[in-house]
Amino acid sequence: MRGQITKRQKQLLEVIYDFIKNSGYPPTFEEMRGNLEVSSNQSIVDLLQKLKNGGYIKRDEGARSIAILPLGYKTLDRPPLVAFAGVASAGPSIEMIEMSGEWQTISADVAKFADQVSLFKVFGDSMINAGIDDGDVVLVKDQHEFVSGDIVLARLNGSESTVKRFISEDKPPYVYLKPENPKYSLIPFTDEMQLIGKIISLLNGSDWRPVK
Amino acid sequence: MRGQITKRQKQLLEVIYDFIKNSGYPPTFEEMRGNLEVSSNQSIVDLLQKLKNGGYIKRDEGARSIAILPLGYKTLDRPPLVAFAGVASAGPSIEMIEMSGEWQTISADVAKFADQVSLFKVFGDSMINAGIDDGDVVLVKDQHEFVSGDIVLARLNGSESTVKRFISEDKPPYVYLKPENPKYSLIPFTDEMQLIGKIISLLNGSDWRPVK
DNA sequence: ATCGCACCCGACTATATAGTCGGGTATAAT
DNA sequence: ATTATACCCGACTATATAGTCGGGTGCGAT
Repeated sequence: MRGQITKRQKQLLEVIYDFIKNSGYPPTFEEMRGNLEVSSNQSIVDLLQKLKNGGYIKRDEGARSIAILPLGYKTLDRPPLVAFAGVASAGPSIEMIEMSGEWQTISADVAKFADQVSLFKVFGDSMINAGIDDGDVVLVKDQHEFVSGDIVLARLNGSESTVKRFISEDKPPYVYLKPENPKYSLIPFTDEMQLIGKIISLLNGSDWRPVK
Repeated sequence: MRGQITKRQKQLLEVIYDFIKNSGYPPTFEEMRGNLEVSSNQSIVDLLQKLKNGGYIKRDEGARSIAILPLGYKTLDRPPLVAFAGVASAGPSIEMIEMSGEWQTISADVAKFADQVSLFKVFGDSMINAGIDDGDVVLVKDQHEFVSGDIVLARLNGSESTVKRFISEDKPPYVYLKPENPKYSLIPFTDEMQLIGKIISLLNGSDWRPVK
């Protein structure tokens, strides 16, 4: 049998996982102690050692250098992907290679996504000319940077959000959100507004398709 | 103008981003100093302060408590998604709400994916009965846990990988990979093999569809 | 000219943080 | 009965790490 893990070890693994998810960085011993309701560092040391031996986490020297490995059943270093795109085999088995030029052509704008993605359901008809209909579900990738023309999920204020095309240009109104339906008007970008992510794919009924 | 960021600040942001991506946890001052080729902590303190003010990162008390915020143009806390699924509006603008029962029905197996996803191209016909054809592109979600029946991207050894159905059952051979084509035979799971992720979606030509 | 700003230096300090030490308990297997 | 294993305690130590202090440089704006 593989993947032996006790209840307590699993609890700690979940605590670490949740902590990283919420805060963006790993917990300290103290925080782990608090969550597991133990008072001794030794408990954490023991459990971490087991998790490491089991291949669930990796640890380096220094404070908070815990990372959860991307597997549970059996662990490994990340496979040698190129920009998170690679080649896998559904035949008897073929070696992994770098992505080809052809591949990049197929879906250059989806090939590079990584990190966080989320699904959202869209209501309304303001993006109908971009192929996004009322009730469609979109795949949103959290991003750091946007370019003019991206279709984005934007937050208008604390409680409202919307899907629109993001435009940034040299003439007024410079930066704004543009509906893809002549019925609606532009929304100038204000300090209250925030871009959440880029829409990279679309689920209509049960069909997925890329979004331009 | 918004999103003011100097060259040096951007360099540091990239250093932090890369470090987290590679190691899974944030860098120390020392590591940042090394990457920026400066010798003084003050430089890092200054730059971090600017990045924080600009909304590019968040910082908490304690060692290595840096996290990159999921935006570049203007920053915000993560929107209040429920299990990374929510509701956005493409109409004039509607408030966000929790996901509905109907939504869960639509795509329960895709709704919960988060974290790392990658695209792979599949060669061969061993999964043809599961609807995965030669040349298809699959969306792979890195996972911690797998259940019997999942279609997975598995690594067979250091250089070979494959897409198969993962089976774990009470009778021999207990744990194995199962091709979805009678032409091919089962692959018993060995210590050398590792599960990388679960196939959650499929791009055939330009159509996306979920994978069962 | 001199002010502010972005950025940097080198030595120092405070403390957060991981880890050690020497134990203990409970349970299950041999 | 004895051993092994998982888990735990409380006090202690070593040091990694962030941050301070008191400066300095170069550059563009007023």
